Amino acid sequence: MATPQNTDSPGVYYATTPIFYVNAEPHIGHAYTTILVDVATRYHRLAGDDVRFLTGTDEHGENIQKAAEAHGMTPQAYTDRVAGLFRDTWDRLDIRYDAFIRTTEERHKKVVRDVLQRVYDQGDIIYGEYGGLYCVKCERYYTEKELDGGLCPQHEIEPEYRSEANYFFRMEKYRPWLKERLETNPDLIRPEGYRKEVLAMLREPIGDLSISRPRERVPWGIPLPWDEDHVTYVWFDALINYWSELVSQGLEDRYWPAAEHFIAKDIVKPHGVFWPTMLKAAGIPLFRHLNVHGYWLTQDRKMSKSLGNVVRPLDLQERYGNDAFRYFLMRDMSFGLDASFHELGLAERINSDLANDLGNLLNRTLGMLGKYRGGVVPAFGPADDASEALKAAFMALPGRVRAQVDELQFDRALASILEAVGKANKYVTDMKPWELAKDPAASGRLDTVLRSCLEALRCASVLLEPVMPGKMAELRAQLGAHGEVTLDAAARWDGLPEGTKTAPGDPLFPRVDLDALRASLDAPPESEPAGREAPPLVHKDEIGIDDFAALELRVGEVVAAEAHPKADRLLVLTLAVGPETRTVVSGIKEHYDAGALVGKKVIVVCNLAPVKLRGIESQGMILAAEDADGALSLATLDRDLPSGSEVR
RNA sequence: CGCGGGGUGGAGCAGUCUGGUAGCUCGUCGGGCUCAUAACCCGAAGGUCACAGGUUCAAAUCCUGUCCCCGCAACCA
Repeated sequence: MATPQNTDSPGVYYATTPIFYVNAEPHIGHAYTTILVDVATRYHRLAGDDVRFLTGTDEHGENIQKAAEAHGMTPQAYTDRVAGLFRDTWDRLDIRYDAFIRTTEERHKKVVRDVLQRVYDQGDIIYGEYGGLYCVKCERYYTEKELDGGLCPQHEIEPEYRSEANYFFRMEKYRPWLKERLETNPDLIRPEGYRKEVLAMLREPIGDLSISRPRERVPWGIPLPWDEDHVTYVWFDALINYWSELVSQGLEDRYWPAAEHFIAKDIVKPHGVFWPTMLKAAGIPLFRHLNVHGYWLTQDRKMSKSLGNVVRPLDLQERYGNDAFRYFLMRDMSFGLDASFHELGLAERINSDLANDLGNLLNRTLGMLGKYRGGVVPAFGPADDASEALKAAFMALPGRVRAQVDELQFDRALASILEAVGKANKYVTDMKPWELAKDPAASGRLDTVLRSCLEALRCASVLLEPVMPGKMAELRAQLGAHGEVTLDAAARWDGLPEGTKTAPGDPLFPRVDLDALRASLDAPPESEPAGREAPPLVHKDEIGIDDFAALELRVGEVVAAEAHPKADRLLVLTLAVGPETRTVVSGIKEHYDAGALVGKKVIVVCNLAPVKLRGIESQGMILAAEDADGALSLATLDRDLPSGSEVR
C-alpha cells in the first residue's frame, strides 16, 4: 500500500477530506467523502495505527463575499454560520475527526503566507511578466496550440500579447517532474483510471497558475506577504490546509508524508496537478495517496443543487438510522466508480444484510441462549468440523478486511464480513441447536454451537465497528462484551468470558416495510416541503431608463431550428425579424426540441454585437427565464403580433 | 479524431490489472426448518458476459475494430 519513498511511516495514517466551500449546506456528496474518511480512519485506529483525521471549510473568495451580502451578513458572520452547520452535520453523522480547519483562521493564514513567501523567494511566483496571447473579444488567454493559424479560433483576429496584474505560480516548470513521478509511483493517484486522467493532462502544457486577485476587488482573502495589494486566489489558499493544520500544531514531522487525501472526482485536477507541484516548489514531500471516488447519482444524474435533486443526508439519517445509512454508502459504491442512490436500494440493503442476516443472527442466538442457558455465556464444548470451519472463516476475516480496506474496497470488505455472518446462520441451521437442547447427552455440543455464534457476533461487531460505531456498540452491549475493540480482538475466538450475562434488547435493525415504501415512492410527489427559506435575490446595480432604452428588443419568429453541429448544448435558430432574417445561436438544446420551436414568436435582442459560437455567427440573443434548478422557459408573446415589432 | 467511465440472467452490481467450470443482493418458483426481526437454510428457472474479428490448449478477462449509454471539458450572447 505504501509507495516506495513513503515506507518510512507505515503505522501512521493521516487522512483528509477536502475543505468544503461554504456557499451551500452539506449534501450527500460532502457526507459521503467525510463518512468515507471516517470509516478509513476508524479501521486504522482499530489496527492500532497513529491516526489523524482532518476536515474543514474553505471560506475565502468572491463567491463567499457575494453569498454573505445576499444574506445581509458580513463574510465572517456568514462563514461562522455555515462552518457551524458543517460541524453539526458531522456530529450527527458520528464523524470522529481530530481536527477541523477553517481557512479564515489565523493559524492557517500564517502558514499560507509562509509557504507563499518561500515559493516567491525562490522565484517560482512571478508578476505580470508572464501573461500570454490574449483575445480581447473572448476576454481570455490562448495557448499557441489553441490558436488557429495564429488567430483566435472564435473571432479570427490576431490575439495580442498581454500580461495581467496577477501573480502566477510557475507550475509548468514542474510538469516533467510530476509526470515522471506519476510514472514511477503507479499508486500515488488511485484508482488507476484517475492516474491515467492526470497523466493525460500532463501530456500537454499545463501553463502557469494564476494565484492572486486584486485586493480592492476581492478583500475577502489572504494578502500576499510581499504585496499586500493582492490576495491569494483559491487553490494556493485552500490546498495548503492539509499542511497548515499540522504545522499549526507542530505535527508535520509526525504525520506529513503519510497523508491520504480523499476527494470526489470533480477536483482531480487541483489535487492531482496543482497540489503536487505546489508541494514540490515549497520543498515539502509529496502526500502518500490521492484517493478519488465517484459520484452518487439520482435518476442517473449527478447530485447537485441546481438540479434540485439533493438528497439531504440528515433526512435519511433520521429515517433509517445513521449506522444503516453509513453501511449503505460504504457497501453500495465501488470505490472510484459512480453509484446510484435509490431509497429503495437503501431499504433493501438494510433488510437483507442488517436485519435478516446480522440482526437476526443476534436475535436467534440470544433467544436460544436465554432459553437453554439462562442467558449466560457457556464454555466451548467438544469441537467438531462445522464449528472449526466457522471459526476458521472468522479468524481469516481481520487480515482479509484489512487488505481490502487498504485497497479502498470497502464494499468488498463489508461483503466479506456479511458472508461470514451468512455462514454463521447456515451453521445454526445445520447444527439444529433446538434439537440438541432436547437431548441431555448433547449438552456439550449445544454449548459449542451457542458459544461459536456468540464469538462470531462479537468478531463481526468489531470488524463492522468503523462503519456502524453506534449499532455495533449496542450489539456488544447485548452480548455483554466489554473487551477492547481492536483488530486483534476480532482475531480471537475467546473474547467473551464464560459466565458473561447477556442482555438481549430490541432488534438491532428493524426491518423496513418495503411494500409501504414502494407505495409511498409511487405516490404522487408531495408539494415542496414547507419551511425551506428562499434564498434572497442578488440584485445588480441600478440603471437609468437610458440604459434600458439602449437595448433593441423585437419580436422574432422562428423559421428554422437545428442542432449546432459542433456543440452539445446549442441550437442554431433562423429567425424572421420583420423583413430581416437572422441566425441566432442559443444554449437551449437541453430544454427544447428543435422541431417544436418552429413558428414560435420569441423576443430577440437585436443590437447585441454578433459573436461566433463554435464556428457559427450568432446575430443576437433570445430571452428566456431560468429558475434556480436551471429549467428554462422562453419569453414569448401573450397575443400574436407581427415579427419585427419592438418590445419595450 | 478533446479526456474519461460504463454496456455481465427480470432489477441493481462484483469479477477484467494477475485468462482456466460466470458470482452476489433483490425478485420469481419449489422445498426444508421452527431458535429467530413473515426471519434462517437448501434447490430450481433465468446469462452466446454489447457486437465482430484476433491471440491462446483455454477469453467476461489480453489485442484490434464497431455500436450504444453516461460523466468531464468545450459551448450557453
